[in-house]
Amino acid sequence: MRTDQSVIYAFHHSGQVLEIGESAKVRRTRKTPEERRRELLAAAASVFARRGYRSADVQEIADRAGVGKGTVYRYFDTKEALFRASIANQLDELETCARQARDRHTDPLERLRAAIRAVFAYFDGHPETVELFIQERAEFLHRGVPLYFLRSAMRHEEWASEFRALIAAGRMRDMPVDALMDGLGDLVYGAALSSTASPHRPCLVDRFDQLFEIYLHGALVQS
Amino acid sequence: MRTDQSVIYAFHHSGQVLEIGESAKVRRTRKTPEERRRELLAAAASVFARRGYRSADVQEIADRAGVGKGTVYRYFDTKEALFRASIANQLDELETCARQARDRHTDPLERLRAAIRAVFAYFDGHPETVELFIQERAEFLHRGVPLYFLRSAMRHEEWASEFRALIAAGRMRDMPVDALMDGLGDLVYGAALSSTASPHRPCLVDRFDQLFEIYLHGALVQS
Amino acid sequence: MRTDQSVIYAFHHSGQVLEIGESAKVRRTRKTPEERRRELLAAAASVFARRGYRSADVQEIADRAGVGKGTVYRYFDTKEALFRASIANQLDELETCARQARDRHTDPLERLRAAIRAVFAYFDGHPETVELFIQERAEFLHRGVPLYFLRSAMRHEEWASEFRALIAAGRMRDMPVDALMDGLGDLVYGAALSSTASPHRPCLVDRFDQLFEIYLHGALVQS
Amino acid sequence: MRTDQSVIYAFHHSGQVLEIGESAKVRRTRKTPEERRRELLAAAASVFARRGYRSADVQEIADRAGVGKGTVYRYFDTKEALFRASIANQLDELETCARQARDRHTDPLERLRAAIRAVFAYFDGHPETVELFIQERAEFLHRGVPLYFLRSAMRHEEWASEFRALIAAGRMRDMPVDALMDGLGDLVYGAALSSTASPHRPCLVDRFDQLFEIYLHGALVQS
DNA sequence: TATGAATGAGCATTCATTCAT
DNA sequence: TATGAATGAATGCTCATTCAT
Repeated sequence: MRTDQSVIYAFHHSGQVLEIGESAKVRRTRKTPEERRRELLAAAASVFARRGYRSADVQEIADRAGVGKGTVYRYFDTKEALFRASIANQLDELETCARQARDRHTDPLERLRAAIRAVFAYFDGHPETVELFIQERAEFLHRGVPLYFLRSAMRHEEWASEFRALIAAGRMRDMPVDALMDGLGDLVYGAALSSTASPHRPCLVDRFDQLFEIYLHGALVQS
Repeated sequence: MRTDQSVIYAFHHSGQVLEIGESAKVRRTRKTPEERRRELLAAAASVFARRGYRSADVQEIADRAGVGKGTVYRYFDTKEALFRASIANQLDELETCARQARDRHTDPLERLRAAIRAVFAYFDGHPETVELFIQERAEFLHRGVPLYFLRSAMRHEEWASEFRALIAAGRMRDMPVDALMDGLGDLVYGAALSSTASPHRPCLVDRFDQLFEIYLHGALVQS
Repeated sequence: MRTDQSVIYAFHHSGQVLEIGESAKVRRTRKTPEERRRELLAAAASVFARRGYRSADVQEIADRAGVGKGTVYRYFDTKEALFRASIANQLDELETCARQARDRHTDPLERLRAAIRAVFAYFDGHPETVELFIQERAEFLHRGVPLYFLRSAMRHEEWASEFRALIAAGRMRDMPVDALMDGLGDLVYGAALSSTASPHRPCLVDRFDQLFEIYLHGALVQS
Repeated sequence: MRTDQSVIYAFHHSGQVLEIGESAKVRRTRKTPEERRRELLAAAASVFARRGYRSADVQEIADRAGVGKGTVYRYFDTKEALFRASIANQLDELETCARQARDRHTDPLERLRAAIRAVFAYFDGHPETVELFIQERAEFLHRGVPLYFLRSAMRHEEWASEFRALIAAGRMRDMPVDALMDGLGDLVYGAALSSTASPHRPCLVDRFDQLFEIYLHGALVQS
């Protein structure tokens, strides 16, 4: 019987000004599909991150996006599709962010450092993104490779060439590129997932220098 | 009225031989609480890992353990309690395993290497354990620090002394112990969680040498 | 999969005519909230009265109201809320009925007589109302004063003035008003509850004259 | 997993003294079946009254009686049979109590007054008896006439003769005996059931004189 | 197109009853 | 005989999805 909540959300949604005396109902809004889609994805990311995929209520997402429940299903076939689109959206942003940071540099090692640092900063600024990755990993393993890993694979060549350049320049050790990349990938993934798990851990960027330092030079004293 | 499945499980439970034409109802069995508990935890771990915490049906756990659903609730107050007990059980095993491997060595670095290697081997042999950790991370964050991280914190001192010994011996770099430990922890956690995510990745022990090598000596050519 | 019953209820819902061979699935109907609410309360009263509060299955109420189970929960938060709303609804009707009968008279004694008679008649015509009162008394005592008695207390002043008028007129004995009212209340309550308990007892209105006569003039010969 | 409670109840049950060092387990007791039966009925009455028939847990009854659950079923076939036996037991006591009070008098009116007064006093002293009657009325109507009413009918002749004597003596009005008896019966039943419903009502014996006075002489001023 | 009322499969938990010990 | 571990039918409630308006 949730009929009364529309009032509460009326101002949440879209900052519409209601005329005096007008019933407290959101004016039928006409927005471009793209705009709607973006709002839905944002609402979904927030709710999925906060509640977890299973507990997230599509109704809450609809409320938060300021649309009816039916509209959600007009844009996304299922809750799962909405979730995946959310993830994909976050991954787009994350990749863009990393690439922009990288491309501000020319030195291969600085390119790598800048990219990883940007990823850490992104995670710090968007903790819900991390939650989304965990949720995907937890819920959708049996339905195929999670997008996080799929995208990782798609980026492989793009980054592998960076590593190869470093090896060719004699700066990085001559190990299999995959080993070097996966090692860094695991470190980043592990750091991200554990960052939000313990409440007292410092933010990721603050740990970045030490982590990257270990990755580059190791934990042991150089012999 | 789930009577049809009893045939399937008739041999699961207790090796009782049913005569032909006899009603396929499995005889009620009595076991020691410890045995029952162990069987329930094993069944729970398997089902939780396969379906995920939310999708796991207590009935399926009961079936798999060869007991009625009520018996599950006789041993564990709620589904959540059963899940947590499963996790705790796996963590016990994992820690025992790591300690045993460690204590076969005296050299601090070998102790560390052996422990991490044992953890990797354990994860390879018990992929459902990894799933359980992810499920816990995904579902129970809002209800307090997951047991995986809680236990990590409890083990902290035990392992910190190992790291301190390595630093004191001039073998490990003089960085904050937490940085060294967390770096390794993140690497292990990340490797474990991603190991079951991509189907084509080699098993963890096969990657161990390279990963640990990177952790110890870094990715860069020593300058 | 309760599909078999839909045939039975197909005509209940909305008079839709199903073609021969057509799937017996009843079309989804939309009604005004008031109408739905009324239908649900009627169905609930009937089922609660027949089965008792605890044994009543919300599914059966939904079936009888020609809606899905979820719709029941759309209108009432819990089974208990539905039950209480049922009771309140019946009490509303009962009170209206008694007041209307009372207000057709001016003489205070006739007003009282007419009201009680109307209550008896209502109970005869709505035996499920009596059951509801008993169920409430039996199940909800520990959760506060049952609505039946709460409403009784709320009506107190309204009726106390009638009794005071009778005493002031020298017609009713100068006893504490509460004693007179509670005596009548107990008689009515006892008569109602026992009326449906023994199958061979005459209906309440048929007993009314004698009961009210005893209440007014007593069982003894006047001295 | 209620294994630990036996300690708590060990002293409840039977005041057994546990030897020092002896495991805190109730010594296997050997009691006469009659004794057991009585204890079970007492425990049942208490629990049924407190929780209501449906919510009452047979386990709690067993605990309170200091026996295993299985033993309850050794004495009574079903929960319902136990409940009925409880009721019957209470009715026996109540009837005995009323008869004893009655038989201390010879004057028919005093006999009646004493009996009803004794019933009121019994209800005041045994509020759980009243609850039991309500529970029976609420739960078992559809399975036949409740014992309360059945016993009432069985006592009919015994009391009808008292009323007839009063009429023959010209003291009671020449109305159908059933009307006089049922009127009193309804008054008593109604008073009993409502007595425990409103927390602020005085006890029944305190109301007895006024109620019986109304029954005998009516609410109106004698004309 | 947008809505939100309606739907019903799904699932955790309880507890009367049984039965192996 | 006495026990309490084991059982599984029963049921309130949720929420993704549909569809009448």
